[in-house]
Amino acid sequence: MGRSPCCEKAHTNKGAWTKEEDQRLIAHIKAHGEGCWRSLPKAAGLLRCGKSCRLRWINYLRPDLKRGNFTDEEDELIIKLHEFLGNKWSLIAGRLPGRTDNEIKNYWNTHVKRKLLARGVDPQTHRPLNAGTAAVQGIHTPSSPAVASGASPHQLAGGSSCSPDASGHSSDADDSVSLPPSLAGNLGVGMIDLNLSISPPCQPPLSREADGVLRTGYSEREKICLCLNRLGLHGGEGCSCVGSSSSSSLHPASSGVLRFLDASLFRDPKVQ
DNA sequence: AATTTCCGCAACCGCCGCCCT
DNA sequence: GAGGGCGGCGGTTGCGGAAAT
Repeated sequence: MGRSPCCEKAHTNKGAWTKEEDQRLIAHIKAHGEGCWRSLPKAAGLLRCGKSCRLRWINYLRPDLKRGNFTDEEDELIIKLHEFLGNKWSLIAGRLPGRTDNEIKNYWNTHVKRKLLARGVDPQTHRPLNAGTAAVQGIHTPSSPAVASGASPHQLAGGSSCSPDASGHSSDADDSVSLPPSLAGNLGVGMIDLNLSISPPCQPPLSREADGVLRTGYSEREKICLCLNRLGLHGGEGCSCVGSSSSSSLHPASSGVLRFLDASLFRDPKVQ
């Protein structure tokens, strides 16, 4: 019954890797490249499961890995990406060069979760923990931009001044996009109205600055630029805010950010 | 100084989806 | 179209070191 094990467990080592095993694995991959993980252990003279070799290489031995602490920038990027992608660690890792899914997953569970809880934000839903108040009102202050404060995409869309009507629904059907069910499920919402167009179809908010003067427009941190650069993607495509917009590969039914989210965020980043 | 508890990280496990036959 | 093989992913576990008692 069931699937046969990926390798003969009786004859494989488990647990921490030794230096010698690492060297063998590195030498083999340098000579033959990645791939064929199932046959690699035998070819490399390792008493390890192929999966174990793959994991060791990807998470620890790869030469392009970035070691050391996560920067604040990476922190925020992870939070934003998690807000939209949920626990899709591999997708998130694809946007953070030199970081692995395992590393990000661990970092999330040990640091970011705590950080968000300290901010009063539910790390799973990205909604304020006392969701009955701030979430409904829609947090929108220069010192705590909606995304950073943990507002969900739903709040971003419906709670902002961008909503053309009181219900928060856009009258333009093209701007309303359903997330894939799995993603929507992760975010704890159903239909999400992500009216996050970059070219603003709406008035920027009126806000009082620290000096007490009322100004219109978005502060630097409030610009919810989900373009490639902010999300750690490469190529600069599909973002009007950088002047170059090549959206040929993007979903025709969506616009602005949503085009980008649809076409790029849910595409395997490793496939360029 | 010894012991216990906590924390972070590497590694494992099982499931899923893609691809090939 | 069905079934099997394989790679990849996400959740979980367990070990080792740090901090607390």
